[in-house]
Amino acid sequence: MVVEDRRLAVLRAIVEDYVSTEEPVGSKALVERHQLGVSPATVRNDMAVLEEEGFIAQPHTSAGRVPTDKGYRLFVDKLTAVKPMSVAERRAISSFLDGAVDVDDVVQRSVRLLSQLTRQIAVVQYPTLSRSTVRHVELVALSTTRVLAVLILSSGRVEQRVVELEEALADDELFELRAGINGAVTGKVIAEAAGAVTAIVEDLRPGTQMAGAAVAAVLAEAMSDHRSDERVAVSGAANLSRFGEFDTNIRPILEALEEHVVLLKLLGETEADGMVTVRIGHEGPLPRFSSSSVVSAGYGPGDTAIASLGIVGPTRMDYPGTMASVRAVARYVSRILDEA
Amino acid sequence: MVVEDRRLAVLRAIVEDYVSTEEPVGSKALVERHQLGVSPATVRNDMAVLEEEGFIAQPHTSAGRVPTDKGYRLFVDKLTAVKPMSVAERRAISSFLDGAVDVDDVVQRSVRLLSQLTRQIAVVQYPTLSRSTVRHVELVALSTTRVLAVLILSSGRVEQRVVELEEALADDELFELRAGINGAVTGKVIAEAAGAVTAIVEDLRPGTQMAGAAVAAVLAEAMSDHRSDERVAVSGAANLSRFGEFDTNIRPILEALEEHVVLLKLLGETEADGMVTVRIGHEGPLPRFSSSSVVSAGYGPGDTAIASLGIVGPTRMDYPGTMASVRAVARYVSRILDEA
DNA sequence: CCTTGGCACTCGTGCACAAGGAGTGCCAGT
DNA sequence: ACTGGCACTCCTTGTGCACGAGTGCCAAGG
Repeated sequence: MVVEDRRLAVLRAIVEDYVSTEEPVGSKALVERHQLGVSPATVRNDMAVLEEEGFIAQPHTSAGRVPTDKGYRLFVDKLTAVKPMSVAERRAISSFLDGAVDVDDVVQRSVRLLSQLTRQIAVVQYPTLSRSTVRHVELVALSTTRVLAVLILSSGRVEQRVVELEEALADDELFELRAGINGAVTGKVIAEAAGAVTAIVEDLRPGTQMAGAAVAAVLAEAMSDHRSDERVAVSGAANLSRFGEFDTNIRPILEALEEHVVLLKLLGETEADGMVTVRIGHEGPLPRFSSSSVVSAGYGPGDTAIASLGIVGPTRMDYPGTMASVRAVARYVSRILDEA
Repeated sequence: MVVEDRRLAVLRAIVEDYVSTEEPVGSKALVERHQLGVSPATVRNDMAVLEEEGFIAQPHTSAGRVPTDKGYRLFVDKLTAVKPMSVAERRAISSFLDGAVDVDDVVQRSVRLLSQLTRQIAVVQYPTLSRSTVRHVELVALSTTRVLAVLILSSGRVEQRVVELEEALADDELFELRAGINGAVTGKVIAEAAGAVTAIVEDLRPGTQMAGAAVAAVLAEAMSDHRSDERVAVSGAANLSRFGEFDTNIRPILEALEEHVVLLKLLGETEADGMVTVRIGHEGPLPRFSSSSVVSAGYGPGDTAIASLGIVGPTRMDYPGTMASVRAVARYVSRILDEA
């Protein structure tokens, strides 16, 4: 089976060379740059087998070989371990992220950091609303008929809405309403909280009831509003110009980067915390990205992944290095959320 | 002086043709597509004069002419009026923006709308913190030693900070503190408010004083923090691929789009509300954008421009149409901020 | 059975060169 | 002041050809 091993070594060498040179790699160049201990002719035979099995392909007759999606898949699964980060890199990550002042800032710094580390396009999903709990609800009278409702969540996120009332509301009524709502929802997951807040309104004094209903409706809407679930931050679009036009036109990619819903679909569901997911070429959900790969990981306080982050780049990318960066950033962000 | 008039007509025709065809325009094509009433030879003479005066140039001998920055400048200043928007366009704008739920949403919708209308890269600055007044300060006890300070501004913006206290703070003390601070700062411009909040702390009871100082410090920091001044939203990067690579590589442009400070510099100071500013090529502050033009306008509630919005595109752009779109969106956004 | 050197073949790339065409500048005539 | 004509420039496009990288296959050797 030593021949089988060498064949895999050849595949690994092809992937590595192709990633660094961006050019189809031939048998001769291969034996020169790697210590394979065999002649080009032997490598050619191996290549023929690898091509038969679908791991590599040639763009046209008499050109070098290029890894296929299947080839990259094998490479990622079997032929590589996640590279450990250097001390300098670790220090860079922590010093970059430690200065963050709030959750939004953490996300924005992370996405920037990630795009710089990997030199790819970084995507970070904002912490998901639906999996957080309610920490507090604050009601502020803007005028007698307008109330600002502020919803503070365990993730540190703050949502606010202005409520228009049909009748004026006195300060003590507002106070009562605030106390009632907070008693009902504090600590609840927002899905439950939305129901709880409508339920409590019925117990209110008649004078407060109208206002209560209005506030309840707005809060329920804010809670069930999944708009915030769809927020993502993107960075590193400039790296697009590095990949020789990505292989086709960059137009659809640039467009997709502004469609945050699309990006969320790309990131996809994440596995348990600490795992890095790699989707190569056609493995992803979007045909538009069939020549791109996505490397992603979940993050969140504790062991629960409440959101995803990752990068998207050409299938021809440095998988080991990229996976290491994504994992490291996901862990750091998780730790920061733990502390907060 | 009728010859002088025709010469300007020739310049206008050159600009219009070049904008629509993206190719240097020759004398023959010009007389065919516009009713100039003269022969190509005459046009050639006019072109020679225009070139002499620096309004047009030829990429190389025996090629057609292309407007220079100076040519575009003359075109914008003298040869065009802002096109009125069609009814359909007006309706599209209002229906697109009317669904916004808060200030951030208005900004995000505007930037998207603007990039779609103009098919250029749109940039919208978030309403500036420093020119807004304080509407309310809310303090929420997260625990006995942690307080969430929420700062609500006239622009509708909400800033929040978590304050760590050294000593526990009772509810009534918090209440007193909240009342004191609000009394001092409500209605003030944030620059003044920052001073006012530190001043009031000295009048507090000893028990509240420590906590008051901590809260004051954090609020003052939030108020003087100009980070928010630098926030901008960007949209339409995909349009970059329309301009045939922008004339050079798109790399620096893509990079600049993520440097929000750079974009703010690009937008520059805006004139009084309702005016549209056009900076053509080298007129702008950044050499990197010397082959781009910026069309911008101020917006804000009332007549005061508290922020800018605009687009950046190649110098070869449809100025009349773009100026109309920018102006229309700026006005609509201003109106919405008026109502809020 | 695996490996190796040799050899013919394929096919993309780079280059030189010619043909074509768009556009200009200038000049002389009206 | 305008126009037609003409020579000139120079970019663009297409063609042919030599070159070289890389392959596939085969026969010989371990």
